[in-house]
Amino acid sequence: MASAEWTPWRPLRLAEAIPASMLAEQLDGGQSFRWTESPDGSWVGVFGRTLAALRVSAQGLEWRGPKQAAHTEAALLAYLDAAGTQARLVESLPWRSDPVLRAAREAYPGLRILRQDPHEALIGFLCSSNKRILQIRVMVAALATKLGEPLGEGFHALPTWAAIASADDATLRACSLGYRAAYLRGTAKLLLARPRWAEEFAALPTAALLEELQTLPGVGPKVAACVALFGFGRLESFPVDTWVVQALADAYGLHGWKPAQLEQFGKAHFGEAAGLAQQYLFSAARHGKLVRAEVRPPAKTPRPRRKR
DNA sequence: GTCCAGGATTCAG
DNA sequence: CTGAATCATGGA
Repeated sequence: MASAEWTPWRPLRLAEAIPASMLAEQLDGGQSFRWTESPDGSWVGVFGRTLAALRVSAQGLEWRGPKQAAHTEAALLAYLDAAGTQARLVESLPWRSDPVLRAAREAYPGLRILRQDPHEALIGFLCSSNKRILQIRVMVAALATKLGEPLGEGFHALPTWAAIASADDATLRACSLGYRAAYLRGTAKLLLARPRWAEEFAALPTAALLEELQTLPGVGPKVAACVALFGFGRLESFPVDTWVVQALADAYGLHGWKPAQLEQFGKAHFGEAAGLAQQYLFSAARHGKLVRAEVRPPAKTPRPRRKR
């Protein structure tokens, strides 16, 4: 298809700057699976129905998008937390007294939680179980290409639940989903009957939201925590994956703790922005930049939360 | 070939 | 209730 015209690069004003070295971790660090780096170092991606490109030049963060799309800048500002809400929340984290967190934060300054929509977060993390980030990106891209609405220039929105529910087996199999195809199908069929599910879920307090999410096929404790954090903006949510297990064992001495116990530790130790702390630890652990703590592990074992 | 991946589900005890 | 087996798939 003929390439549509794009706007020129324009500055994107955030309350705090994104360092050039941080753009990759921000867009491709395991939160969203929808951004691709171009040869020139800029990033192109889709979130919601918005197609956009981002880069960091000498002038700072810049964006561009299809000329006919009028809402792109506003959508980017919301997506990247331009208001700086998280910059203030960082101050509630115990980085002053916690050398592990402090080192992880200094390794990834300005790392923030992307404000994705619930639909994108749920689809992405339904595909995430037992898969590497690169492979998740391939699966999600295949879903969009084969079943999503075209947005021009070869880009596609993520498929609706209706499109997933009615997709034939061969199409889903061609997305390399493996056993996750049944997760997507089952969740699609349930949510197809609840067109306002996102609004209904968003009205719940976090504990109830996590329980409700776990009634969906393919959504267990970890995926629910990710969807709550990345899709519903619940910054106190603390997903525990294999990297976080490793990080908390190595750096905090929490060897042999089970995921549910580690989740309780994370929420208690990091507080209202635990999910943001988790993202620092996740990035640091994944890139081998984790610092070992002299922090004494807590004596008392937190009781895991009751399961429904 | 073996092991692992931003795990969830099912089953045995 | 807890712990192990199983689930597809691809890369290291």
